[in-house]
Amino acid sequence: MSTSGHTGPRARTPTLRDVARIAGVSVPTASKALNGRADVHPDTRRRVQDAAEQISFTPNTLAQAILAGQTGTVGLLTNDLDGRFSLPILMGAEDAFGAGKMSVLLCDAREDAIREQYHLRALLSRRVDGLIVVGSRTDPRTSLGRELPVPVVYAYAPSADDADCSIIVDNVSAGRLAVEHLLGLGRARVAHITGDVGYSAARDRATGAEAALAAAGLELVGPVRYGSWSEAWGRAATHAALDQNPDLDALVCGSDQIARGALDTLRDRGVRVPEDVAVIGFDNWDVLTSAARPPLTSVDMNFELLGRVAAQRLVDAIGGNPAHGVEAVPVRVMVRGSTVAGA
Amino acid sequence: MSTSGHTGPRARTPTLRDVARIAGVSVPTASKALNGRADVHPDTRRRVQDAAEQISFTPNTLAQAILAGQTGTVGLLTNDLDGRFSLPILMGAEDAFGAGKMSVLLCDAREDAIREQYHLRALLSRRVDGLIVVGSRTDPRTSLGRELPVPVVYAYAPSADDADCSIIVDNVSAGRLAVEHLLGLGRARVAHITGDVGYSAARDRATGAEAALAAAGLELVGPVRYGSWSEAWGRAATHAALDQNPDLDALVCGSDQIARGALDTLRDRGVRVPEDVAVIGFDNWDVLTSAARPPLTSVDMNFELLGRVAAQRLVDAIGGNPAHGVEAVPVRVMVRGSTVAGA
DNA sequence: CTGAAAGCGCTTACAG
DNA sequence: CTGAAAGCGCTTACAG
Repeated sequence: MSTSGHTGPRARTPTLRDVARIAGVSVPTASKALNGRADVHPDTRRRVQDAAEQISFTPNTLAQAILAGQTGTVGLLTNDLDGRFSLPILMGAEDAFGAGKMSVLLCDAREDAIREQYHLRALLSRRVDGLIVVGSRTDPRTSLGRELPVPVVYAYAPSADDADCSIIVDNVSAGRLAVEHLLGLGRARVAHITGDVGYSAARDRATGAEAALAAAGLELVGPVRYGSWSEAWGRAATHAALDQNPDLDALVCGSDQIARGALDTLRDRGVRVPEDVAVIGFDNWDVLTSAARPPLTSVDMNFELLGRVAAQRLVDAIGGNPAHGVEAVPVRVMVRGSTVAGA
Repeated sequence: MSTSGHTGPRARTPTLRDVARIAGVSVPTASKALNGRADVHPDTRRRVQDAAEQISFTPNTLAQAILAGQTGTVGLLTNDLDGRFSLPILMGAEDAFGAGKMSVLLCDAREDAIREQYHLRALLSRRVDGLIVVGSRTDPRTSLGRELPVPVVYAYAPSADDADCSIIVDNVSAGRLAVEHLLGLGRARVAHITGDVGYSAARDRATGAEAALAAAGLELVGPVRYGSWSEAWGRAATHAALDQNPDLDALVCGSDQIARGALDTLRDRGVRVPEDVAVIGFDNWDVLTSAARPPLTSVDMNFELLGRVAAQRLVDAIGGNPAHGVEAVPVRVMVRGSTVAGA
């Protein structure tokens, strides 16, 4: 299937020396002319620029980087590229870096510590100016260590070492905001079904929800129903919650998937949403929220902002102003028809 | 919030000269020792290795790259990072490259030609050895041109220039396989509802479906119902299809989202799946297929394989064996309960 | 087996 | 204003 190239052997990439030769100047002069240094005669500069243009000269960033001691490259070490969380964080970071002319080297370690070390070495030997490490869970992860030659920012999964800089989503406050939204709508009999109790995201959201209720002198209706992050669990748990507490008027679901399952069960049982029961999810995952019947109110965890903040903190650290400790990014409730009719 | 670093000013990254000094040899000898060249005394090699270990020396890939004329870096230029398709392609490519010690520079152009040119220049000045361009639609896109200094492989969206190398999914054959699966189950009255007619993916799948029916002496029941790639359209179009052809026994849905909508409408109308009507989708998007009631049979477009193949073709091209023209990656039907009871 | 010399592509003082 | 000299970190012939 492969044939020989249609343009023959690839031409050598033009170098600054080529530009200088064509313009009839020395290499240093060509360098200064192209880099906008002051001490160059306007005519000379023009000639050099023309020559560069003519042969499509692109400066070799690697050579520049060796001299500058900075590569303008950062490493993005993710552990769950496939998952729901890494991607928007990565987009936010790519966006923030791109604007600042930083390039992003992407590696996916897939939750494998060996692979992570391998990628870490590859990134360091490529002399990245810094590193963002994206975890797939909100539970703390082991630090990459304090001896790294470049600054590191941990995103989503915080580092277990407080001396490191970590940017996380605030799940406690997410749980609180969800309940406050419901209370503001006059709901008072709130049940909570959520995912795997092994995830701090599940426990933290429950903590926030209970705190908001307590502040209003209320309690959850029924126990926190931990299970799995799936629609199937959302359906099953909703049946159980309704059987035990037929008078509940609001359901806080630990994820949009669980909420989709809840909506289906409510529909199957003829319970009106939001008139009889209001439903709210977490993550604001578009493909799930907008297609739901009715469209699903959800707490947006602001992953893209998280990515942008992480990128900004890394740029600050590279610039000599490192931050330490954990910083939480704010979340917000996206109101739709599952809590407010017609919204 | 930022405080001064806890380890003081960052130490200079150790260089080969440091290793040589500690080992008491010249820089060239240190280089040969570390690179496994033959003409080095075993004792010398050991001393150099120990020295390198001692100061955690990591060779500067940039300097090596300048000499080698190869950076071991490839650019991945995507246009729809957020979307359904780019990510698995990117994962497949990252996987294939990672194994071959290639690093991946990621850029997201977001369907903006200006931004694409900007990123292209940045990648070229970083001297990537090659480029994969990932589109967000299966429709052909304009070529980046034949004059690029490095090989390019187009993934998902093929280049409009046949001299370029493009790797695509085979939508016609996907449509055919979907219908053949249904015919094999004894269905004969197949309707088709799908997404935006402006997408070649929608038209190609319809073409394949009709071809498979024609080969069996059959025709689609009702017109191809083009609309949008959403659950809402899936619900609406299914109502329309059932109203017009109450005797249909199978529904080919242009995407998993459309299929989810179809399943909901069938359920609402009391039509049994798969007993009365079998339903099949496209994309095999896990979050949608496994949670469906019943779980959704879907054509897997093999995006990860597509990414791996694209990476392989790029490596071949970098190695001097470029391929030209369009190569399609095979697809496969993932059978679940929506076509085969209990599957 | 070892190291002085030359060089990759570039930039930064420093003479003229 | 311009260019010869020195150098970044590394490697590859080439003498010894």
